[in-house]
Amino acid sequence: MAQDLRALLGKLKRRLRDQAHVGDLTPTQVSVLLRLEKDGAATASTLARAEGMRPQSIAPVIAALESAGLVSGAPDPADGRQTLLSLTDACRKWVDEGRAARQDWLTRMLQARLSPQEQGEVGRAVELLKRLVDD
Amino acid sequence: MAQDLRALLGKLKRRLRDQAHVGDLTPTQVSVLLRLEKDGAATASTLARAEGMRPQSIAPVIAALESAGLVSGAPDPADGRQTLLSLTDACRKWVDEGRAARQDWLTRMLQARLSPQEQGEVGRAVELLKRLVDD
DNA sequence: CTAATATCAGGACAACTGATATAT
DNA sequence: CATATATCAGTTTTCCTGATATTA
Repeated sequence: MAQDLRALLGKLKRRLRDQAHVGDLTPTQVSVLLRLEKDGAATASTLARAEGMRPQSIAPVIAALESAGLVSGAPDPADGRQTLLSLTDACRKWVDEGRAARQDWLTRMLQARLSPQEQGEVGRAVELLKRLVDD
Repeated sequence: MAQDLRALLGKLKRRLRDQAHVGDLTPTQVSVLLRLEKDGAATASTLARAEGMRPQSIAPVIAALESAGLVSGAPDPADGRQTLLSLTDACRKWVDEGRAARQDWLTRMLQARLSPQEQGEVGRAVELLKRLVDD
């Protein structure tokens, strides 16, 4: 089963890249947005640690989200080294209106090809697997 | 939920790369092995189509599996352009003995961190998602 | 001749490691 | 001075596109 999951992983990743069109976000970008929404503002280094990445690796991710107008950074008044990142109002509005979801290939596929009950099963499995990667 | 799945995908991919040690296989390599085991011998082009990749992209994957002694290629007697790939006896033995599974980080994590019932749920979700990527 | 297979060469991307500047 | 943050530069991996030789 682990092998099936591995195989699925590779194919899913390729499909996501192939089907991606402008406006779609990479898995890492989505993960960062979800974390900012859940935990509030954070610095680049904090986000990198939470994602299991190096600070140097998350910089381009942040840059992409900033240029898309989804997050914005402001210097931390208490610590001049840090830049506090937070979701923009435009991003919250974008998510609330569901436009983010409608533009997403994966979301469309999940809704079109799986019954609501099956979607629930996948959702539970995602929660279980999150426990593994979050250590 | 699609966003959660996307986020999980990125993190799982990073974890797999970080935890990989010699002997572990990449997701694509595993996928190719599974397909050869299920459908029997095939050519590189056939495998590439099945995986949703270009023939040029699968060549290094095959080369890695060949140098690991897991698959072997023989010229197709009926069509001089093709090379028929099949699992080696060593590979079948390796899988049968469970050594493949024991060396795999993901397998160990699934067994250690999820109950048998939870493993079943994940397995079912994998089957559902396979329908999406296989089109 | 056209189509399919394989392969060579170069490129894009997302992560990595190492080194450096700056602020605490 | 020691630590933490951010960033610059170069490397690796895995896939891609384009072009070419060979065989059916």
